[in-house]
Parts: sequence; structure tokens; C-alpha cells
Amino acid sequence: MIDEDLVFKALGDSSRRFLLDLLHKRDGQTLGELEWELEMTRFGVMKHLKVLEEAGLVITRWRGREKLHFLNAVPIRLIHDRWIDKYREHEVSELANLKKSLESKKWIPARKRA
Amino acid sequence: MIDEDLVFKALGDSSRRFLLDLLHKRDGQTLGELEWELEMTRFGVMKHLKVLEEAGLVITRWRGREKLHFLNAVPIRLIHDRWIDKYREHEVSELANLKKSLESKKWIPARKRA
DNA sequence: ACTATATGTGACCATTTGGTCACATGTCAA
DNA sequence: TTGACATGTGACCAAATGGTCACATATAGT
Repeated sequence: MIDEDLVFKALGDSSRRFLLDLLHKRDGQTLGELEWELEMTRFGVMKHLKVLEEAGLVITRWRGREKLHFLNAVPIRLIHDRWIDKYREHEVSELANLKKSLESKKWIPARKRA
Repeated sequence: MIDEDLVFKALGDSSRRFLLDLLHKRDGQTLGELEWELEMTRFGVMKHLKVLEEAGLVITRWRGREKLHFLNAVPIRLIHDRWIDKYREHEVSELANLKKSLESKKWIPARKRA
């Protein structure tokens, strides 16, 4: 079960959003690696990672003495569905544009189609 | 333009998300009307509405002595575009990871690591 | 003009939060 | 086994936050 409040609270801090960005660039980074990118001691980074993990936005795995951190987009996806999509009807046209844009990215050129 | 940090911070509080829900149900409500729905004095509600307004999530208009509040979904849409959609491409694999994680792996407390 | 209504301001307080540190545990490699 | 390395815990502190209140301003309606 995903706690919507934990997810929103986790996303409410720019350092944590930056950590998600870092993991998005390269998944499976250790605390030591992430620590380098922030102007903060590893203890601060650790706290932020804990918040992200408890919100389900980051999943971890141990490899020996290293803790690997992986981005989990599922909670964000659920927010997208449960919260943001609530406002669809207010902006039908823009959403249509977005959809078109996304679909065109998946466009398969004629020569490669079966 | 739109301060992403203000938007995320504004969304990070459940009372404020509830206020957005109320405005989504019925747009243009006054402070007095919204106040009824929360278990909080009007001062608290006022502060939350101010945060929402400064984040651009709520737009206001005066009608005599009444202040009408309107939901503005645009900042949410921008988050949708620049933040959430970032993770679209990873969605499938992350979902797979989660599934695998839930099915086969068990969390091993640090103290008990081999 | 008078009074009830609707919202605003600044001070204030308790709690939460972001961040650091001393110290501790667990792991790798020589 | 020894020592360097990677992460964890609990206490601690300053700052931000959620919420209330006394007091103030502006508008509506009679």
C-alpha cells in the first residue's frame, strides 16, 4: 500500500528531488556516490534517502557493504493517476496535445513497420 | 515563471491537497465556505490558501468583501510534463523490479547480514 | 450612520524538519 | 587478524512550519 502523504512529503524537498534525478541518470548508486553530488554530509543524504525509501520512491539492495539505491517510479505514477488526472477535464485540449506529443515519440517509421 | 519548489511544497501538506479537492468539486468558493470543511480556524485555512496562491495553484478574485478562490491546474500540468514524465521510460522496468522484489526477495535487517 | 459580515496582519507557540556529530556495526582485502 | 571502508544510530540544535489569537480594515444591508 502506498501512502500518498509520504510520497508528497518526500517530493516536497528539493534535495530529495535532486536525489531522484541522480538515480534517474544512473540507477543503483551507493550512498557514498550520491554523497559526492550534494553539499551536505553523508548523514543528511542518508536521512533524505530514508525518507525516499519509506515513501517507496527508492528501493534498495545490499551488495556486500554497499547499499544500492534504485528509483521506483510507481508511486509517482499512482499520484499521476489519482491526483493529477483529477484535473483532466479542466484542460482537455492541452492534454490532447500532450498525448499527441507522447504518441508521436513512439511513432514507428514506415520503413521499419512490419 | 512557476517555482517548482513552491508547488511541490504546497502539495506536500494534506490540508492543502484537501483544499484543492474542495475547489475541484466547486470552484470559486470563499474563505468562509472553505473554512467549514476543515477542522481548523479560518486563520489556518487562510495561511494554507496563501501558500497555494503563492504557488500558483489557486487564483483569487474579489467580489465585494468576499474573496473567491479558483483552482489553477497549470502548475500541476507543468510538473506532469517536466517531472513525472521523466520517469515514463523507466516505468516498465521499475514495475518489473518491484514485482520481482515483492515476489522473491525478503528484507534482511542490517544487523543480520551474513 | 450603525452593525453584522468577510477577510487581513502580526505576534506567538508547539511541533516538525533539515542538518551535523560522536560513536557503533558490519564488510572487504591484505 | 588487522585496518580501511561503507553504512547505521541516537542525540542534538537551529530553522521552518502548522496552527491559534487579539486586533484591525473593509464592505453589505438596513
